[in-house]
Amino acid sequence: MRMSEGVEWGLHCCVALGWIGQDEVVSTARLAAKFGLPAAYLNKSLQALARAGILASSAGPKGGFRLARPPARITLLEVVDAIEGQEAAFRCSEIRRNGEGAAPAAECRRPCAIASAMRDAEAAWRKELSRQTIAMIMDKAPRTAAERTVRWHAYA
Amino acid sequence: MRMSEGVEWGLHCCVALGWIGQDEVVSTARLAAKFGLPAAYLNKSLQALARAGILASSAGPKGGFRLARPPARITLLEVVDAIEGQEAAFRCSEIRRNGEGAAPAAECRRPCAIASAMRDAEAAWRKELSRQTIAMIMDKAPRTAAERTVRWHAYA
DNA sequence: GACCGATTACTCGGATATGTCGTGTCCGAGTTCTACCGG
DNA sequence: CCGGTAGAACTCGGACACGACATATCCGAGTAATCGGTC
Repeated sequence: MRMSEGVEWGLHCCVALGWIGQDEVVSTARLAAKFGLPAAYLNKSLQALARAGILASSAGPKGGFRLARPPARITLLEVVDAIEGQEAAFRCSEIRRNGEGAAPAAECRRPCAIASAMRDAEAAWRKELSRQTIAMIMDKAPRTAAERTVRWHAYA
Repeated sequence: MRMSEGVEWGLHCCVALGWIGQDEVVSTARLAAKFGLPAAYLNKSLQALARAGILASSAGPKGGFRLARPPARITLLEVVDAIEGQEAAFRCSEIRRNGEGAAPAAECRRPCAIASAMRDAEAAWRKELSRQTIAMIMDKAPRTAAERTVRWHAYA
């Protein structure tokens, strides 16, 4: 079970955009340069965030991305779902209905106990992610990191 | 983020082995037939469970797998870790240290706030998984399923 | 000097190759059961 | 009839192909700033 690297990139970009300010616009190329990432691929993740309504995009010269909402209103769960997709990590393929030991249909009215347990665990994970917002990350990070990011943007 | 299908297979096999009894031995081929799975590949997952000390394997005719411990002492987390591997889904690649906006080493003494948040979420997931045991799943499942499994094993 | 228009350069956005890991399959080492042979 | 032994069949275990998804890249459509020309 491996999470896409784009999630880490997307989160760092959201935090940086939060520090820079919701009204300022930063291009993919510039964000990629800041973190030493491949620009064309980072663009893919930022697109996903834009589609999810987390980022707002503008084209043309002086175009780029900005936060579509205040950082306090963006949860980590939203970012993860936007990039990873919303489907659960554990997918019950209902093998209890297959093979020699196949369960009769009546027995399968109730969801599989295994699937329920796995779903509960993922729910706990998602709940924890939904408690944390981009704003909280901005607060927890060192003040120097925020200041450096703002300076870096000003020297564009 | 997608979990290996082997996790579902391994969990179902553990529950079935729990119902059948810790002293009874069932071969990979038979378990595969019960769930309609490819035997050779299922064997791979069962091997992983054996390496982790969850299952005990025996070779030769009348050989196969059995639970190495009472079902109440096997958590879902152990099964998931045995098959999926223990490394976290989110892996921080420390991109804050790269590119134009690279953070100085002193600033990186503390772990990345993003990585911490993601780690906390995964911890909640793992904690929830460690609360559930194979025995609990056995209890939650329909009694008819347990009985059918026992009968199926007896008619070997 | 101010306004308008064409041009240009830069942006996002999606369609296109490549690498890695999960999926699936195969064959070999080891062990136990069985059948046969000898006592 | 009983014990020992050789054989055979069945098991796990790990090494070997295939396919799907994440990774990485490229090019095109669109837009806004800019430069030049005209009023």
